[in-house]
Amino acid sequence: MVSNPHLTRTPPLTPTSHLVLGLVAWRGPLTPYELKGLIARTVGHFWSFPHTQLYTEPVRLAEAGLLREQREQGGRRRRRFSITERGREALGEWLRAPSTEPPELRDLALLQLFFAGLGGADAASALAAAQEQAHRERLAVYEQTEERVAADRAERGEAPGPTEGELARRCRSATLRMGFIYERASVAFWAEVGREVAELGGERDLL
Amino acid sequence: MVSNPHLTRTPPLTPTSHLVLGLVAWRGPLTPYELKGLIARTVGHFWSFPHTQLYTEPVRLAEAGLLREQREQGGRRRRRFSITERGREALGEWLRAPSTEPPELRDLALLQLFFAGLGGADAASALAAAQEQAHRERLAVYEQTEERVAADRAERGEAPGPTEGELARRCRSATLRMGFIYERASVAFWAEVGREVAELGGERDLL
DNA sequence: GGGTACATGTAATCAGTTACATGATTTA
DNA sequence: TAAATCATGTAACTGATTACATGTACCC
Repeated sequence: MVSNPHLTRTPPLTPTSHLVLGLVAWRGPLTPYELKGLIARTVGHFWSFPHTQLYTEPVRLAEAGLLREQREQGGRRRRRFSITERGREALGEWLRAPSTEPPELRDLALLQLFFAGLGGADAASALAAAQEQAHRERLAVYEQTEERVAADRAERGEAPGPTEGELARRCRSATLRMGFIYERASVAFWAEVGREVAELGGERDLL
Repeated sequence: MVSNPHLTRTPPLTPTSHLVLGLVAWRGPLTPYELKGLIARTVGHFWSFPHTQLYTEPVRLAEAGLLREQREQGGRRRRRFSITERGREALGEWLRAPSTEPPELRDLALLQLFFAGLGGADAASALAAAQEQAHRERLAVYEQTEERVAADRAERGEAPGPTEGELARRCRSATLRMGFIYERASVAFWAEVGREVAELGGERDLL
């Protein structure tokens, strides 16, 4: 594969790009389908998207010279992508430039809550109940995830693996911890909202 | 304004649509610029977007018959949008169908943290420090917002206003409360991550 | 009277989503 | 062997973003 002058400049990379790049750097060569599964088991709960992007994004990255595509011969002729030196560099640069993006709490339910007064007490109350329930469920999912991670680790005999340090494991598990914190806080928050609304009795809607 | 058969079916509405619809329903006729300011002072901190959408989205909604456009005569010829009966209905429907969308914590910094192990301890440490600081700052902003809201209310003599009940005010202030909860939790989280990383000493990067 | 901050838009682009479609494996 | 389910994609569409551009009012 000769270096192509058109590809020497890295095009603007999106969060999705970095996510894919990071996963391939971490786990080695992956097919789109493997990426899909990996995401579902790891970052999927705080950063997910349709699987189709996992077919298009690696291709884009390969065109930019950050991934390399190896097509399987025979069988399903899967496309398997591995990271290139330039890909590693790009990932390193991204990691060395901490995001300054304001981390918005883009939660549709919160938006509905903001306007819930216009819809009457019943709607507000239903919203709070549904959200409390939903957050409880996600909390349960996180608990399962935690157990699975622990089990996986025990199974592999606690061996850290040569290419990976304690730091990496801690960082990944921290993201899961944040999930717990957020879900617990949300359960408490929506429960409180529910109580507050109930207290006010059945105010009519204004629409 | 005759009813146009092409407009009788409501097209799929996005979160942005509902946001605009809700603001107009709440505050009465608004220009795009007023919308911009209003958003900055209210939902902007958990749901923001470029101002250009506040020029295009109301037009879309007007085409769908959910808003009505009144063009100022003379001067700046501003477009001022008010809600129609159908708009109210659409908003009501939305409020009566609590969102089931999984509220993802789409935070770029969290994504960086997930991969931070690949970038070495220094990068991870810088990330944690930057995030802790950023969240502290947002906490301060929320405190100001709270003060301003309280001041506004005191100024208007505590009068609830005829068109609005206690419920609506509580719902809006609850969204701000969630902001507080989230920011406080984030400050604690990133501080903890910082400590953890420091503890591990300077692990080298793997890229 | 010229600078600068506020105000108001248009146009092009594209990442991300939705819809569709089909091949390969497993299972009943 | 029929029917699920898993796996793998393509193509079209469009909401959201980026880049650009101009007008208005105030202030030094």
